Order: sequence, then structure tokens, then C-alpha cells
Amino acid sequence: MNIMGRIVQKRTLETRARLVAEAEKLIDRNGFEALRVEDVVRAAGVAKGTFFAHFRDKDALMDRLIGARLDTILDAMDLETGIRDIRDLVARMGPMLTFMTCERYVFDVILRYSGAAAQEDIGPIATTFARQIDVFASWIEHGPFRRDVPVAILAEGVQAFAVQVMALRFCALHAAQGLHAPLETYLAAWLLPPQPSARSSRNTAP
Amino acid sequence: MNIMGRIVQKRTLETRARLVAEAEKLIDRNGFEALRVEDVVRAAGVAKGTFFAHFRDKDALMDRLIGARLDTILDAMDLETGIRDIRDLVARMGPMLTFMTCERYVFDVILRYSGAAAQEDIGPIATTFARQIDVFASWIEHGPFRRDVPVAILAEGVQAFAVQVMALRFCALHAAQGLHAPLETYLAAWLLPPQPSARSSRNTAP
DNA sequence: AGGATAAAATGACCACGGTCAATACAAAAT
DNA sequence: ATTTTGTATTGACCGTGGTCATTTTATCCT
Repeated sequence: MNIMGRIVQKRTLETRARLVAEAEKLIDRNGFEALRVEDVVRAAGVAKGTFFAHFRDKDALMDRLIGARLDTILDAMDLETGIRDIRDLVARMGPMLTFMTCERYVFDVILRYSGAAAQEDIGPIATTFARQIDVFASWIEHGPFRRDVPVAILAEGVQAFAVQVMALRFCALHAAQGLHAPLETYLAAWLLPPQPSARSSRNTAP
Repeated sequence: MNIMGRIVQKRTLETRARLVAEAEKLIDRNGFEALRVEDVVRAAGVAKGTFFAHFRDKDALMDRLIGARLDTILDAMDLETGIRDIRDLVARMGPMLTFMTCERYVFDVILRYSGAAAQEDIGPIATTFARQIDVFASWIEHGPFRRDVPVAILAEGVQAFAVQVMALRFCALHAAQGLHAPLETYLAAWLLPPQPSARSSRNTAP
């Protein structure tokens, strides 16, 4: 096997797959936060150093595992169509909100990796964030929402508000349900065709 | 001295002050990320355990130090008045944006502590975030902005967009200047009195 | 087959945040 | 002054992420 000029042995792929698989198992049992590198390597039957030959650091593994789950959720979201209103929109974000707030640790990792760390080493989580924008954009495009702002901008705003709601009310109402109401408030103001206010200034974007 | 039923010796306050002072010095010299607890206690002339008798963990010290700086910046922002337009608004957020993006590590700490960690152990950074909302709200209230949405909501949105811009473009254009343009785009869509779009649906908030 | 070469795996080791039973110290009670 | 009580400090110790010189293993070459 030969990837990018560097020869990769079959063994390598097997080891990496085993590390990932064992990590998944441990996470399913104990959650993300409790994952220890030592446990993973013991379960995979390799030495500690081997782990770091396959992943830059523990966070790189997390990036991959969490990114994979986000991707699965996005696959489902991709199939949703016919958003009728804000409530609908928020409801379909539900699974994403639920997963992102399933553990404080998970939310922190996601935030830390949602932007590209260094130029162009864009990881799995950052990729899903870009994809999320696309999904939101297509939802908005086919829904009864304002048209005076580019769809891409609207989509990025939805993401921004979602993060805001999750970050500020993380513990207040831990169930993801508690996030829906405030998020709907924001999105109503952000997405709906505006009702012109009394004082009709005619400002424009700079 | 007696705080909350617990007697606090003068010695305690002196030690804590010394820890904070030495930490500040080290940070001024090497930045936040490079701060090591061992260095702080050595400089302060106390044992390691003493540090943790005064701060729950290293992050608690960071929360305090970063919170203090944010507070200073907010003091200055509080004095600003007469926001004429979006560009103005973003310009006056400048110092805050600059500080929050001065180090990747600082931004991460701020995000992690911007929401209350557990109910009602709201720390310095979380406090400044609440204060930030108030400042934005008063700016918006006296500016040429939309009135069809409560000022508080608008202010929270400004914060959300600011975080979004910082998170997504952290390295892309590291100078805080690069943040202004995208932020202005978002805020124009968020804050300005809307120009009714062609298709005038008359949706309302759910 | 038997080297030669490069990739992969190893595990002792380090850095650093954090803990805790033991000790030193200050203040109050006698 | 001495004892008592509770606060503040200590430093050896631990857990865990991460490193790297060395060793093992695969692949290629003749």
C-alpha cells in the first residue's frame, strides 16, 4: 500500500482500526470524558507509544470519533425536507443539539475543534461544521424565511445561535429540550421576514 | 477577618495576593498558555499544595485573571456612546475581540467558562459575559437599529456572532482586524431595520 | 536464502496538574 | 502560660498525556 509517497503496511491499518474500535467500545460503556489512552492501548494490545504513532494526541482521536458521530447525525438531517416554520427547524436540529450537549467534555472538544486549528489541517469536526452550514442553508432555502440576506449568512447565523444557546444554558436546563425554546426565540428574530418597525430608517449594510 | 462564618487569617489574603501577583508577572512575560503552576508557587515562595488551597484548579486562577482583564476592557467600553452604525459598533468591540483572540488558549478558556459551569457558581468570566450583554444592549438601544426585537435579544445575538466569527476564523486571519469585516456583515443582517423582501409572507414568532 | 533499508512498535521516561496525611501556625479558651 | 481548636502550609506522591532512543518486523534487493 502506498499513500502520498509513503509506504503504509497493512499492519498499520489493522492496528489503527483496533485502536478506534476499542476506544468506541470504552466510550459506549463509560462515556467520552472517562476515556483513558492507557485503557485504549491495553484493550488494543499495543504499547502506549503506538497510540501516538497513529494519533497526534488524545484530542485527535476524539476529533475523529466525535466527528464520525456528528457525521451520522448530519446524514439523517440531510434527508429532512419541508421545513414549515421555526419550530420545525429547531425540532430537526434536535439530535444534533442532544449529542453536542450529552457531555460537557464533548461540547468543549467540539467547540475547540469546530474552527480550523491551523490553516488547512481541517479535521473531522471542523468538516462537519462546514457541512452543517450546508444543511441549514438548504433547509432555509426551501422554507418560508427571509430572502433579503444570503442563505449562507443565515445558515451561519443559525449555527452561531445554536452554539450560543448551548454554551450559555449548558447546565441550567440540562435536557436538550430546554434549549429549544430560547433557540426558537433567536431564530424567529433572525430568519423570519421582518415586520417593518415604526421608525423606518433606511440603513444599508456598509 | 470573618467571611461566611469561616475565619480567614490575614496571612491567607497575603499569600493569595502574592500568588496572583506573581502569576500576572509571569503572564506578562510569557503569555497565558505558558503559565505553569510550579513556576507560580516558586515565584511566590510557597509549596504547590498551597496553590490548590487557594484555587480549585489552575483554570480557576485563569478564570480570575482573564476575567479581570475582560472587566477592564468592559469598563472602557461602558464609556463609549453615540454608536452611529454597524461599523462603529464593531470598531468599539475591537479591544474585546483583540484580547479574546490574543492566544488560542485564552479563547478556549473564555469559551469554556463563559457559561455557568454549575448552577450559581458563576465565575469572573461568566460575569463579564453577562455584563457584555448589558453593554451591547445599551449601545443598541441608543443607536439606529431595529426595534421589532427586544434589545436584550439583539445584544445576545451580537455576542453570538462575535464568538462565531472568532471561532471560525481564528487562524485564517489572525490579526483581529480580519474579524471586523465578517462581523459587520452578520451584524448588518441582524441589527438593521429590515428591507421587506419581495415575497411578503407574514409569519410570526411561534 | 541472506542481507539492506525503511516502517512500526516498544516501554522506560518526562512534564505537569492535582491530592492528602502530616505539620506548623494563629487565635481563642483556660 | 498552657492547652485547645481550627486554619494555613507543606511536600512526597499519584494519574495521565505525551516523548524518543531502541528494538522488532515487514518489504525490497541481489
